[in-house]
Amino acid sequence: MSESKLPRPTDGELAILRVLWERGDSTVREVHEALHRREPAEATGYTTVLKLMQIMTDKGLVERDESQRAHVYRAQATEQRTQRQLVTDLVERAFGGSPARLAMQALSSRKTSPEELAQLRQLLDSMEGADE
Amino acid sequence: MSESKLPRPTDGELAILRVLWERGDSTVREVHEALHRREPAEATGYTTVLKLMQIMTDKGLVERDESQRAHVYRAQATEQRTQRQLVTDLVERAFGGSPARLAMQALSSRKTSPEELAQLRQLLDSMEGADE
DNA sequence: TCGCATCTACGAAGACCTTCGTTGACATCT
DNA sequence: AGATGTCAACGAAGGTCTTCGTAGATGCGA
Repeated sequence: MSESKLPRPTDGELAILRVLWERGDSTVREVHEALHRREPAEATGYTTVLKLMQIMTDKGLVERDESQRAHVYRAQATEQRTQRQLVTDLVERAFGGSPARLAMQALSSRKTSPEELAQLRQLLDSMEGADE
Repeated sequence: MSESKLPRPTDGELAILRVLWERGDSTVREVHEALHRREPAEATGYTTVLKLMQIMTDKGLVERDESQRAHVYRAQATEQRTQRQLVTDLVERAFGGSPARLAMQALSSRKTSPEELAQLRQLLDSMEGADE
C-alpha cells in the first residue's frame, strides 16, 4: 500500500524529482547543488530544499534512507510513471480527454528531430497494428 | 499591452475557461450552471464561481462587459493559445524540453481513434516536408 | 576537549487558492 | 410601496506552497 495515488507534484517538487531521476538517490546537499547548477537564476536556500524534501516524504513522493547522518532520498515513482500521470491529467483538464489533440499541439508548437519523427511514426504504426 | 504573459490558469480557472470556450461569452450564472451540469460531483457555490471570475478579470485571463446588470465574461486567450502555453510549460518542466517525448507519452497512454491517427500521420508528413 | 562545519527538525511568515456568508444595489411582481 | 429574487462586491477563514531563520544533534579537526 505504498503505491496508490501519489499527489500531483508541484513545480518545486518536480524540479527535485528530476534531479533524483537524473542523478539517482541523493542527499539534500546534492540535490541543492544540482538545482543551482541547473538554474542559477532561481536560487533557493538549503533549508528550503530540505523542507520541500521532507514534505515530499510525508506525501510519499520520495523515500528516505536515514541510516546515514545525511539522509539519502529516492524518487518513489519512476520518471515515466510521473510523466504519464501529468499527461493524463492535462489531457483531462485541458484537452477534453483526447490524448491525440495534446500530441498534435505538442508537435506543432516546436521543432522535432528526424529521429523523433521516425519514432513517432513507428508508434503510430504499432497502434494501428494492435486493435487500436 | 493587454496581451503579454497571462499567468498559468489554476485548475479551477481552467474549468471556467473551458465553459467560456464552449459556450462563448457567458454570465456568472451561466458558467455556474454549466459547471454543475458537467461535474455534479464537485459542487461549488455561486459566489465561489463569481469570486474566481473576478480574480480572473484582475489577472487578465478574462474580460468583462459590465454594460448589463449581469456582467458578461469572455475568455481573453483562445483555447488553442492556452493549450499551447500549457503544453510548452509541461514540456519544459517534465520532459526536458522535448515535445516529441510528451507526444509519445500522450499517445501510448491511451486509445486514439483511427481518424486522429490519420491526422497525426498527416501532421508528421507536413513536418518532414517542411524543412525539419 | 573545544570550536567549527554539517545536518535535521521546527515553526513562522507571506503569498496564493478556494470557499462561502453577508451586504447592499437593483429589478420585478403584486 | 413592499416583498421577493438576482446580482456584484467584499472580507474572512482555512488550506497549500515556498521561503527561511533558528535551534539542537552530530561529526571532525586542532
